[in-house]
Amino acid sequence: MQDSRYHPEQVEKKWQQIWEERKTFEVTHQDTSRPRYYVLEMFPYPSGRIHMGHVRNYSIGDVVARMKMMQGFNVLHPMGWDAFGLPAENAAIKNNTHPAQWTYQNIGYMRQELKRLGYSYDWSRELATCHPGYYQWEQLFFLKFYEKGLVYRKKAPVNWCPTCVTVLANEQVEDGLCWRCDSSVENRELSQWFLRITDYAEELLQDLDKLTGGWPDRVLSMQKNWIGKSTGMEIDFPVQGLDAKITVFTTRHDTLFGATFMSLAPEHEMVPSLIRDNPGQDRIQQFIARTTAQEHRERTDDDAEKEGIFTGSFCINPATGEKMPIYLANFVLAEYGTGAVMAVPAHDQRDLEFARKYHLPVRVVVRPSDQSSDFHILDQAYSEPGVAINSGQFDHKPTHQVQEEIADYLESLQAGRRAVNYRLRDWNISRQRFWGAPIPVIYCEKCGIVPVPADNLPVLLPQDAEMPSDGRSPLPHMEAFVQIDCPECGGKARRETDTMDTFVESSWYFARFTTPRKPDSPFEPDAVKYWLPVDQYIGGIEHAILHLLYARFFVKALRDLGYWDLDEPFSNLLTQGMVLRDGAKMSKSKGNVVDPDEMIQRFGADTVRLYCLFASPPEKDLEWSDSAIEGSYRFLNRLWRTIHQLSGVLSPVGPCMPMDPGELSSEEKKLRAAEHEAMRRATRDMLDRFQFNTAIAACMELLNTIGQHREHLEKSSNGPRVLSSALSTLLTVLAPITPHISEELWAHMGHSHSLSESRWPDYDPRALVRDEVTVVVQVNGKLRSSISVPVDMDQEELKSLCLEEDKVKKHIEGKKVVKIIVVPGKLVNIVVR
RNA sequence: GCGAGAGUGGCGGAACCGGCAGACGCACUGGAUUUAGGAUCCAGCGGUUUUACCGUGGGGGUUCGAAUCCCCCCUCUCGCACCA
Repeated sequence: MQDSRYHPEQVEKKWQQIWEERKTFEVTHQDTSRPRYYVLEMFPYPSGRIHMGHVRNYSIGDVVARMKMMQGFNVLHPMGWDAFGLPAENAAIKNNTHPAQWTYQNIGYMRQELKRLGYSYDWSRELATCHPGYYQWEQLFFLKFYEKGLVYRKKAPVNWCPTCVTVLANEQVEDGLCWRCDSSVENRELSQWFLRITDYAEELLQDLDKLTGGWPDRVLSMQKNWIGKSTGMEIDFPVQGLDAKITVFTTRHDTLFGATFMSLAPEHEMVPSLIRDNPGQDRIQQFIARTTAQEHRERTDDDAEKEGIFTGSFCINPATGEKMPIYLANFVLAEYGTGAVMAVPAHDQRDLEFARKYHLPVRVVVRPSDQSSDFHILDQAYSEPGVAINSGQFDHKPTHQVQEEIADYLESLQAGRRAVNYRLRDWNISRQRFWGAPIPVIYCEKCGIVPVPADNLPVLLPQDAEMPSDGRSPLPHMEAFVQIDCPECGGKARRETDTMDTFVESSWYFARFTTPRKPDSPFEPDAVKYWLPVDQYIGGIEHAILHLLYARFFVKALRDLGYWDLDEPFSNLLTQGMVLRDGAKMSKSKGNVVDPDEMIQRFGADTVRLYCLFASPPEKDLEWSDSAIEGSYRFLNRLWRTIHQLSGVLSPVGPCMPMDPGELSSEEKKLRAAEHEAMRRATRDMLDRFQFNTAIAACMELLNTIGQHREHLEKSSNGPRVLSSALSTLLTVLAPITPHISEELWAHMGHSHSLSESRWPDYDPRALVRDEVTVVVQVNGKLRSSISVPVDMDQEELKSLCLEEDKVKKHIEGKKVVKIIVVPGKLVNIVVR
């Protein structure tokens, strides 16, 4: 007898070759015979090797893709590379090479790793964002955005990471630290390119409703928080002695009468004119210098001391006509609202602390509705709603009413207007780095900013760059790149040397996958219309704001440029949990990294995939266990052995082969019921709920049941057919999860067509109907006995049968039966007193 | 502080609409097979003072019946946070 043991490496290689030769996973949008389905996993950065997080992410995606194929969908399932980025530059410096070389080498290696896992990607659509064939379209979008005023250049305080030697977008600063390298971020004044994402703030917020149900609530709320809409008023405060006014944004205009001073961010544009005549200017300048030099993290720290300084100027409260001293305060943020705050110490804790420190007046203008008017403030500000006091004509009215009336009043005086403010800032996309898409702009001495004419795209990143060792971009010093004639006047000009944030690439790659090689335009309208939006997007929670917000914005912006009529890119989002080991994220420094290559070598790709899906449901973190993965390996071995040992009796029937129950023995019926029950559960868990762990448990149970009945059924009259159908069902359910071994055993059973081209069967509810059911008998809700009865037994008959039970009798003896509850087919509860 | 989520055996996890808590797997224990180890197969595996009682973070409630619904509290994770 030849070696019939399970050798994953042979089986897997064989089927990967077959799928490739047969182009099993190549699809086209011209297929109108089937409904379409687009499943996408977040594409990886080609860092060198894949890690377990990728394996988990892509295994989940692959099950979804293969499942949908078996359900008759035309499934687009592409893969590519998020290939621009800083690590390539650092590696290039270290190895004295070009970032492109490092990147393409990594892509080559990682592609092989992914292929070894047997994912159902349409590899003919593979793309790398660092390829000019990709980024040229991004440069075109930039030009179109520029025409529309959606991208603009401004000098502004920006986040500077000294380690990465570049600026960062607000979304890329976490807790004052760089998202990539954890360096403390500095504040710098630079001229940068910004995308006007704030134009879409309201739509980005509103459309979250469209995603409810399809996206996790957690992500929706994070996006909502980030956009940070608040509704209130802008109020103008005339400055005494200057023909100018300070505008504040407030949500509590009902407390306007209690505004006793003004707080400005030290960066506020009016500061120079406010302090011009102040003899103590030097001290103020020192304060400004000290505050603005502070690291972002330090200044916004919770426990940071509230500090300020008087400018010497006053403004007028438009409601009371009173003079309000103007202070600079370190806690007022230049980037939020207008950078100026009307301080209402009685009703805002920060203002109160500030007022106490600098001996400023505190005036109570709201009292709790259940307190008398001699309500006082000591060291706790009262920030709840209540009743207005000390507020002139608005007194004795509830605050919500006062809000409306003061808004009307100020608007009629033209001293203020209702306003909406967002926390979301425009997206700074300039990066002072080399390995990114060049921003297609030219600076002419005469004409100023001149966009590169679309015909001259792409602006290619030079192939011959030598990377300076200090991490700075070589571009500004590459005269061949920089020097150019102005396309408008022909005079001397210089190219922009900043490149785009790499999050720009990932904001539209899902659309390019629909026609990745199209040479003359970014998208083919028919293909985009057919495939988009992505039906199921899968990736890590770490992109809950960054990537997912940018991509949503891009879809809306490109819609308004006429590329499509799409509002949202991803209809459904699954955020998978992290892969942990010893309760911690895998990292080289902790030495708890599990190498996917090594696992594949030891157990095969199918086992690795199976374990990743079995160990926990997709959204939850997965604790890696070296011994638990052996359990998955054992299961596949048992499956392999079972089918090989039964070779003689198996035939290519099923899955869920229709059979006449009348012809089956009770044991045959039992296995058949187990088969259909497994199909029912697996279909529900996989298709509806993405709970692959319980679907796999159902498969294991089915194999266990087959094992119990196997010996007997091998010899019974219909046994072989029942066994064959059950095993076919098992392989069908496992096909999306462990495709190689499933195909191999499927072929071994004699099936002629390939399993990846088979259809997902429906279970037969009639197969689940049993003659007898086990009914649990409770007394006062406590389990006392269980009996087996015919499924169609009359309720009254069932009740009396339960009362006859010995174990039941013991518990109702000497008591009065008050009532009996019957849950048909399941349970009887006898209530006694 | 605000928002979201979670607490079930030694461990990962299950339990669909309120109806047998702990499916499935890991670890562990005993047995079979084996020169031995490994592999495989069979049996056991929440706790206890075991005819029974207790048990899903704690306390209360609704119900014939609660891991599941309601109220209060505790703990943990994540996100946001001097946001005017």
